[in-house]
Amino acid sequence: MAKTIAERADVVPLLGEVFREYGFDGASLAVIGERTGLGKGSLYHFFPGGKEEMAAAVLQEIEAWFEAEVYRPLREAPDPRAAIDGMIGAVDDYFRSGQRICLVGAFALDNVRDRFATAVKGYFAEWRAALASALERAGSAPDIARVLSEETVIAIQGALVLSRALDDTTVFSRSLETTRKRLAEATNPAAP
Amino acid sequence: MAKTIAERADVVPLLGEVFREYGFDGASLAVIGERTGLGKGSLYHFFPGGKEEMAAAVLQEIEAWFEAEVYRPLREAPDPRAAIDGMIGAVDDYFRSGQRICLVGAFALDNVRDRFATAVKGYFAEWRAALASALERAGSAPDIARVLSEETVIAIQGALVLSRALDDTTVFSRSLETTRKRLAEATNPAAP
DNA sequence: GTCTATAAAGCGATAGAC
DNA sequence: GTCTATCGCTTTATAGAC
Repeated sequence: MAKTIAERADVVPLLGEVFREYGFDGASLAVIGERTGLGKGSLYHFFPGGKEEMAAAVLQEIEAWFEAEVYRPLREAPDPRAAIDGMIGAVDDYFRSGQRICLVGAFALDNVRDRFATAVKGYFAEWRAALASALERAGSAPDIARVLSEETVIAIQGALVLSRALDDTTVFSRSLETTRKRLAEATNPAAP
Repeated sequence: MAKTIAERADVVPLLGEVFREYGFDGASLAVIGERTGLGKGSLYHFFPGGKEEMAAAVLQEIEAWFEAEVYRPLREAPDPRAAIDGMIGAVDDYFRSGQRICLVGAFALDNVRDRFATAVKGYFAEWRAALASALERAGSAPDIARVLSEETVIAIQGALVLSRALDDTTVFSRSLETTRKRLAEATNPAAP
């Protein structure tokens, strides 16, 4: 529990949780300082650009995580069907079965969207493209793969919204399971 | 263009658009005053509870609109299939083919969710229940109706998120059309 | 009912000691 | 690298004139 000399990389995940919980505007430097255990001096030492740079760092970390754990396997793993199944598992873990919101999706609906438009757009565009790639490699026709990948991303984001709105994580679990089956059927030569 | 003596009812829709555009935290009284053309004195005259009361009024108006235009027809219209088709049209109009976000969904992901939890929950719960009712009346089995209504609300919310994130309204249109077909198939005795 | 003036608090950001 | 003190600005909300 060495309190001394924090590293920027250690702070970013904490920032992510604060932004998730309070939103960008709601995450005041007071709250951020409380949750990270750092004073304003330290925070501005790591992030000279202030809150905007903090949020950008969080988005970059999220992007990197999804690239390594989701997008790349979807694009490159030898078994695309296993990669798709892995994606479902990763999503379920990452969003804690619906208890954790998608910060990128929340930003998309927020007034800060324009400020982080590139990162937000990239996150979803890459996700959709990587999943479409996996579906094609698993045997789906290109147009089917395109539609199905888009519907999958939509279903995940919508399930996070509804799950949180109704305060019911079973909504997310149910939706994700339906999505999993739909993807499995589309990549399985055997009919339902 | 009578500028004098505004009515509370005239102000609420304007407030809705401001909250959509700026979010709850981002909608400062300065911006609200600008967009409504009212000074702080007038705003606090209509809404003694300040921003919180303004947002509550907006949510109530949204709820009333959906109750009259969507939920009640789904529950009570003589032809449930026509009501479901009407819902799709109403949703497409209301969200301007994806250009307009769902304020209730945005609140669900925001830090203000807890403050408006009852309204947010009610909005989605009623939507899901009303659609399930229409599906049942149109011949769907109860469990199918329950699942399909939930998936429909999820798809609409997810499509709004993705459409806005990618800045591409065709995402919303495409998703809504797919949803329409899925609902039609589920209520049509003839196979696809 | 509408306005301006003002209060009181909180905000992001900076400066400088250590 | 971390802290505290402080600046300047914006915020919500109120008071009181008209």
